[in-house]
Amino acid sequence: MRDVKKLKGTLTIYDVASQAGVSIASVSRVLNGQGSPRANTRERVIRAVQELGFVPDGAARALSNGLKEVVGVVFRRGEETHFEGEDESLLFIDVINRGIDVAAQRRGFDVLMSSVGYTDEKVAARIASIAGKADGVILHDRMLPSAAISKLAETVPVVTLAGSPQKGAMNVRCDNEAGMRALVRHLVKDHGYRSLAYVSGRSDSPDNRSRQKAFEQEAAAHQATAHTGPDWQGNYSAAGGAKVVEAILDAHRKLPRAIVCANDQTALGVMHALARRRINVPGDVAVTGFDDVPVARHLHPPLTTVRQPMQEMGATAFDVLYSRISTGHGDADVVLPVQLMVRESCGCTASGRSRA
Amino acid sequence: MRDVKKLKGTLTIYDVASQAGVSIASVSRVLNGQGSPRANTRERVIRAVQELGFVPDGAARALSNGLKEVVGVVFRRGEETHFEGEDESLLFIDVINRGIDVAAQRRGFDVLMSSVGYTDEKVAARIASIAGKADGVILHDRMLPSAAISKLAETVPVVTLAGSPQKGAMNVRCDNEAGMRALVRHLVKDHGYRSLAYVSGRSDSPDNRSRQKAFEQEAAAHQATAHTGPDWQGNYSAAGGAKVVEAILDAHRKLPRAIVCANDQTALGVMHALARRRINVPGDVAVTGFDDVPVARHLHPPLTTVRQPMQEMGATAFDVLYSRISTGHGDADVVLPVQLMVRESCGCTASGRSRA
DNA sequence: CGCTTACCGGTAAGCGCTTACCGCAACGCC
DNA sequence: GGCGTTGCGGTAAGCGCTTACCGGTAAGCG
Repeated sequence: MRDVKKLKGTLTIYDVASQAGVSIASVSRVLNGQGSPRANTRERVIRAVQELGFVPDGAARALSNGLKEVVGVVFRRGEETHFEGEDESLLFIDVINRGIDVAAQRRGFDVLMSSVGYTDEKVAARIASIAGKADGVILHDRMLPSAAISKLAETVPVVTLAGSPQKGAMNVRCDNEAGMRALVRHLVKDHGYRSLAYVSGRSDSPDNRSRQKAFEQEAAAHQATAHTGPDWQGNYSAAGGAKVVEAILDAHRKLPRAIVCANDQTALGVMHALARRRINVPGDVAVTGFDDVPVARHLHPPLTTVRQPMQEMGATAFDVLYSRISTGHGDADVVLPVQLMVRESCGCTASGRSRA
Repeated sequence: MRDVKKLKGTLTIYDVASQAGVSIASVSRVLNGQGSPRANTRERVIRAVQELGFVPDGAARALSNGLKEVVGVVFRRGEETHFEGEDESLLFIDVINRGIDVAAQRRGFDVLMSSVGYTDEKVAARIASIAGKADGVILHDRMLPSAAISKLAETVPVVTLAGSPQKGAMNVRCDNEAGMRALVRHLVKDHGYRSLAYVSGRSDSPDNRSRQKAFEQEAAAHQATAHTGPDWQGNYSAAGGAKVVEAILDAHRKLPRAIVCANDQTALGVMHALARRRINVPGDVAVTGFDDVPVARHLHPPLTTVRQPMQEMGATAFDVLYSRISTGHGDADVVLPVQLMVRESCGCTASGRSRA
């Protein structure tokens, strides 16, 4: 009821205490629901808080009880060549981040988001900065070399997404092998395609490596020809996918019957390049993706792909991190199931499957 | 060189100091580039930091020097009925947030993102939580009643986006009036449409109100019929836009020659509803949006709309907040210019404008 | 060669909060 | 009515860091 603010000075728990005529301990207890304050005390505190508009300082709380209730999320935001539709949609990372956000809110945590550019070489510094401000960190694919991840994990809980587990860090990924095998099997056995190519993602990505390996093994298991290698090197972007196709076409080389892409964005680029050359999908060449980003089903033709449970991956990443933060340990490696989404770009028709 | 970690205890500046054989003050000075430490001292500190993998605690720093280097961003994430294309694209808010992120990184700040659901009534609590963990807060449109904003602004620097300035808070918005006027003028004078409707956004949105007002005034100024009111009440979502059109059609009422929507998402829904009823856009009815979200130019026909400099709005919001945080004051109300984007949904053709 | 000046680096206080610990009041029992 | 018990509420320590302040050493100068 006195002066409602010691003009300009930060409002602290002491101000609330004197306004309410109680001690700071009581204020803290009321605010945190600890102990059993007398009704009278509680009311006076609550009233004082409201009158003053007091908001407790998160930094002081964090310092005092060793919990910031913040998780850091670091990811790469492409500033590569723009490509129609690519930079305009919620992609893989966005959906995962939303999953993290939702799971974090359930626990009263907030999310410190930080994107770094592909060209940014101060990544380690950024991550360290985030780590200092959070109780744990979630790193998307290919943020740091594995040695650096292990090192970081000694200092702060770390969950990597779509990587392979590193010493000390936890990891959440999906079952790339099973998904790719199912996809290739569908292409070879259901459609009878004998020659397939794999347009890869970034070569330093664990996801890409396991997809490629599964692709090769499954193709071999069914005696189908598998094209891979430098000519089919993409980079997870639509532009990368388009470039691969154009290079093949420019060299007047023959396309395989089906092009399996490392992810949906690559498939998007491949389909664009094909359309520009008037090559029919799936009539002439079948195309498939991986991820099942939201736009995949709205492409023409709708993209056959492997669905990763993206939002669930984000939520799981948070949950694993949270249990590590609160209990001291969590699963080291979580693998989530994937699901083959058969649509039309593989040669199936809208109404039921069929051969091309 | 001794034990690289006092197993499980948090690594502190004291550990680094003893490892380097200097005092904690020296460690701090080296880490922050203060003072002029002897080269020898500096090296030893740096080495110790690297060996230990030390990351200073952000909470302690923040508490000590009164700066968290974090800004909070709070926005609503729709969990309304899904609508094709709506929940899959980077919309207004996403683009603004990206602008905030970019601007924040320039200053070494990180962004604490928090989305709340439309149905969530604990908004004030969430915002308070965020406010406690940040040096300032950016609130998207319609997050809090204006009294609450003013109250909050007494405690922590606040920037509202797309609102109208509140006592104590700062605000960044775009020139809704000019944009809407230019749009209506184009529709009436260039195309000669005599009857227009305005499908509104949420009625509690300041942006919506000023757009509607400008719409009515400009229509009146040109003696065009302006339809507004309950029948034309939308809610900024595609589903809302579609519902309005369907209700009109179901009642067998006549549509105006042009439908001006409160935002692009609404226009998206309107165009979908029209397409479903086989009504030609822009032949039978012209449709326009507001915002120029990335997908707008890829609709069929491409959407004529008013571009808000979304990324710049985000960056400006941060900059205003930052100068307030660091210097103690900032602009109270920033208005950014908009630009009329004439595409085809108004009746213009791809090559040059023309009357419908 | 001794004293002043300069500068590096250490000690300690304090940022706002939580909480262990303790004092004290009120109540109940014998 | 005296003493034990219960439990609310206050005092103070401490979380990890920055920095004011000061002491000590080395360099500069007379």
